[in-house]
Amino acid sequence: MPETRIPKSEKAVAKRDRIIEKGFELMCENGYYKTSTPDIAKAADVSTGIIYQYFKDKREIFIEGLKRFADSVLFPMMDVLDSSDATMAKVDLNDIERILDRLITLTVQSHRLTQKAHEELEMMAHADEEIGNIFKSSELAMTKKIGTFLEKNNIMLENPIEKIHIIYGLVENYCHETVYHHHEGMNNEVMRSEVIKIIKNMVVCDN
Amino acid sequence: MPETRIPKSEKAVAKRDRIIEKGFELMCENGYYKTSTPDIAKAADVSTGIIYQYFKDKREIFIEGLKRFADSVLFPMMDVLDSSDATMAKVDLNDIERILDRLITLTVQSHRLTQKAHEELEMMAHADEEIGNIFKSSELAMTKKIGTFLEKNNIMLENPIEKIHIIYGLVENYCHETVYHHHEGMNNEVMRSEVIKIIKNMVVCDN
Amino acid sequence: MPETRIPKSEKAVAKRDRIIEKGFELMCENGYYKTSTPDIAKAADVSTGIIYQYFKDKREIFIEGLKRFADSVLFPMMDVLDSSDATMAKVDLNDIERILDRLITLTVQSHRLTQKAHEELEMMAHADEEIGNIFKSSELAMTKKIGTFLEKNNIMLENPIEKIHIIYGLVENYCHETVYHHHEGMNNEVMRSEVIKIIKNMVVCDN
Amino acid sequence: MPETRIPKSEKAVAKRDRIIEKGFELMCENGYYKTSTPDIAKAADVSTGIIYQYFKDKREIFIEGLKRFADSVLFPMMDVLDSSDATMAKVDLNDIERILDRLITLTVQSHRLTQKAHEELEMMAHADEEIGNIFKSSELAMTKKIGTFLEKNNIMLENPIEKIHIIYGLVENYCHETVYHHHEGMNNEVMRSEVIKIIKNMVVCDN
DNA sequence: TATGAATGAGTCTTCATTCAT
DNA sequence: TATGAATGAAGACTCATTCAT
Repeated sequence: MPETRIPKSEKAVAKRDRIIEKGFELMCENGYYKTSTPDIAKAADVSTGIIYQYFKDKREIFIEGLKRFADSVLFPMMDVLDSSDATMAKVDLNDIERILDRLITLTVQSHRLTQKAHEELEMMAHADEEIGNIFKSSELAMTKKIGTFLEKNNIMLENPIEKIHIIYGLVENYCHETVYHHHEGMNNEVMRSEVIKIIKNMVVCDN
Repeated sequence: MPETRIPKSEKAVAKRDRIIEKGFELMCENGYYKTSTPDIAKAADVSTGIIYQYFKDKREIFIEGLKRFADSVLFPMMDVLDSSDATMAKVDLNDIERILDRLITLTVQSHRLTQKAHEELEMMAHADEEIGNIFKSSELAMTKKIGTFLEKNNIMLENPIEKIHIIYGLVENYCHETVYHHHEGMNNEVMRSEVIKIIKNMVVCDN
Repeated sequence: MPETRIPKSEKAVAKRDRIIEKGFELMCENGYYKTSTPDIAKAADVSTGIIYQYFKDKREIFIEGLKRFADSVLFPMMDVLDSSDATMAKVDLNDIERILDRLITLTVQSHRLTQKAHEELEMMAHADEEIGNIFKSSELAMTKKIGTFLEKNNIMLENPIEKIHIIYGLVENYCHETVYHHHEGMNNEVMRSEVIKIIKNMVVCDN
Repeated sequence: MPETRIPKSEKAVAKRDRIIEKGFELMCENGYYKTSTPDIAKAADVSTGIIYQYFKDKREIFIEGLKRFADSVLFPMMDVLDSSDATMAKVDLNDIERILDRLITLTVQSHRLTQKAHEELEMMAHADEEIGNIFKSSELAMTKKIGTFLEKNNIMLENPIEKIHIIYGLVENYCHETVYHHHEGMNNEVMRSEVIKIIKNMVVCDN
């Protein structure tokens, strides 16, 4: 029983990377169960056999992919904050509105890119404990990052952790509506401004 | 081509029901793909064969289960509102708080019962159009119900559709946290009261 | 293990007959393996269960049907001869041509009615010895009948058995062409007159 | 949706061939429906899985087998003619008798080899249009070949297409009698000479 | 290392037959 | 007798994984 090998040569590493990238992509796109190992091999332009030298099984490809892309796929907010906190010094009410606006825009963009990935990811997280834990740790990282961001901007919230989660949920919810669902009678712009209004209220009138 | 039979006898109907109930349960619990037809047969205490007299295929069991349990599984809020709008005449600020509290409590309870179902359902909804439509129509029904409820209580909102969706999202998010996730450092009670505060703000100070 | 019952009551006999008739019909039409027992039950307007009180298994229905319809389905020539030898007294050359013409016309008609039955029957005959024997005995009966017919008409052939088979084959072949195949470039009328010419030659110029 | 693979390596090609050969053999021998995929795999000494890498489904094995063996199985006459028309220059009455004799001998031999295949093939041809078409095109090829053969030998027939079909039918009929049936009271030698006499008459005294 | 042909356990589904009513 | 619901063995087919080269 050959242990999965961690490749050293540059070429081999690139190959392993390609398997993860393409495999994870396919699984997110079409679903874990509808993606076969030969499919992955073909997409990554490698042979079926080599996959089992780098990975114990199909599941491991998914996990590897998730670990690698977790932050950007699950929590695009992270990148937003990363790029934000460098440029901003102090924020006032108008700044908050601008930041929120930018945050939402980028999050929507990111959702649009990852398309079908989210539901698939959520279902895997629920079906598989290890995968669930990856989610949790990513979420934790993001929560911390938001906290840091707020701190840097001298925004002191009561119950920051809880508020951050709520804010995160509000933005996610808006994104889902915009990217996936489109319910009857809903106006995206209206929903967006309502969401921003709520968040602003939470941050500013913190009482 | 054997058409699926619709059973008449009481016993047969009960059997069909058991297949739907147990099958849907297993699929929600362990995942659609990890639930085999023999598994379902065993759980429902019937033979494999009978399943295919009542259902075209495995997918139909899931859809049937979804249709049947959609409202209670997906949108437990519905039941809450059903029982609320009969008893209430006019609401003031305190009433709203009480209603919200009750809404949340019942929604959490319901989520607890359905356990792992939600993510599985969402992933199916995303993978299968027909299933997705069942979701949408249930959501629509719930939105309307909330609207009616507000109307009856003389609560006039600007942008009611959007606000209702946001409220629905907030409650769902809280439930997920409570029932499934439990993030590090989070306090449920605090999150709950923050959510209620936000909703109250949305409903009362509608400006 | 309940032995198959031979029904006495008029009603029951009619039911059994209907099963044979409709079952055999379906099997000939759609193929033995593509005809299910429930299909037969439905077509005969009886319950599935009752079939197994009259017949050991599906195969027995086929055999019963074959026995019953063998002569008319397999060898429509029989009926032709039955109706011919009554009316004819002596034959001359012209009579032979007329008889042949009538024989062929009726045989074609019969094939048209039985449509797809023939190939199915042949394949069953080949797959199942007992069924094959039914064929053989029917063929024997027909050969004898043709012999009697010739005798009655004072047509004495050398090697009558062999000639009769050849004649039978020629007519069958023509019928297949007319009813089922229709090869490119073939003219039915021409083929027909060629076949008649050959047979006439066999019968008249018997040297 | 795994596309069927066309093997390149010599070994793989041999394996695919073995599946076709053995599978087709079994299907002809025991019937299409009585031959299971595992049966075929066992007979070809391969795994079940590999079958579905080379063939879309069971039916395709049959069709492939038919295509491959069609000419020799269905129309052994072809080979006979192929080997004949090279050697012959001009024919007289005696030559025709010799050629016919050889034709019949070889056709009987071929039928003996293919054994039970014919009825099975005919039933498949009737149940499946694509299979039927393979038959037809093979028949057409044979008809043309016979025509060419006659032409080369300066035998000009009136209504050649129809006559060729009749000849073909006569030979087939004789072969069936010899190889499969053996009716009571029939003498093969006698039948054979009668058939030859008829054909000779058709070809020579073409009037 | 890499290939891709090969494996075979496991899946969904069908249907001849039985059996409780 | 008659029903038709129920059975479960067996079939076609898939796919994660292995292995000869």
